[in-house]
Amino acid sequence: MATAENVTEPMASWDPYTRGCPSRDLLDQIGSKWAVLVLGELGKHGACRFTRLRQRLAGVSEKMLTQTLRTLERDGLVRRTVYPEVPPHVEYELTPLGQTLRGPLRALTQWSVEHVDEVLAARQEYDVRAEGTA
Amino acid sequence: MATAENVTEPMASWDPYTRGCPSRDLLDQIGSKWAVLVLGELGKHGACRFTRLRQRLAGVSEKMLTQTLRTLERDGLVRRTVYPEVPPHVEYELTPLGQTLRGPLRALTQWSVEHVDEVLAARQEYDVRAEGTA
DNA sequence: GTGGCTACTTACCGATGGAGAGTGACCAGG
DNA sequence: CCTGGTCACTCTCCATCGGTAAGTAGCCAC
Repeated sequence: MATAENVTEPMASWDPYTRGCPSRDLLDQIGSKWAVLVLGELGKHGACRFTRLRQRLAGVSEKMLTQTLRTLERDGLVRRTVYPEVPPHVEYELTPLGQTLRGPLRALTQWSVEHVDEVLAARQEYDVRAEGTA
Repeated sequence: MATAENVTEPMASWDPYTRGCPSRDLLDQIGSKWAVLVLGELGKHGACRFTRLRQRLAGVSEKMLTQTLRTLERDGLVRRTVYPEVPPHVEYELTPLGQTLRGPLRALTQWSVEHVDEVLAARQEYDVRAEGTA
């Protein structure tokens, strides 16, 4: 259940349905397109360098990958390790906290893969009906 | 460009790590801030009217709520029922397909609530270190 | 001394999201 | 008869966000 190591007693309960609640913010972050994919990739294959990650997430811009990784690092979900070499060498991997997100994220990713066909069908049907209405 | 309309052929397996894959798109949609909250709310409390939904999701703009609901309806996750009355009366509820998303989404929402404190702490630590570096 | 490697950073620009006012249909009150 | 209120939008304006592409830094091979 709850972690036994809370430094201080947290608020009775955070609620993402409340305006301005940090949990809503966090939910938004971890659910964002690139964050889901980065975390998924690091979860599946372990530590990874910047360029490799960029290749695996076909289509990310360098800017967004950097930005996503920074946010994830700041949130304590990803650890960034710099090896002072030339050319630069940086590795990213999940922290223990990041590991705890693997389950929920995998469930979401799997859902989207498994139900894509149904959704695509629903869209077609919707669009056909919309055309008829228009 | 390639036509995206003959998607009836179910690919061997969709992969969100592939550029332009519909599953990546879908993952993005269902993970978006307002979609998560709308689906969560409809999952918890059942059918709901527009205005009520707007109150529960403290902070949504009407525009975004409308847009989110339309997308969800088009994707076959939410059913929209209009009662031809005055003043207008519209109800939204999860479809069976939408119901299958409850689990994954609840897991994600719960994670964010349960780990907000750790993340907040990590952010503080990161910011302190960053200040020292700067 | 030019190019290449790696991991960024910066500048620019179109797309997206939020705030807030307007719309249409109808009815109750004055 | 005219105003105000209800509900579910819809439209407009502006700020922020995401994508594209070019630039940066340090060192090495050619």
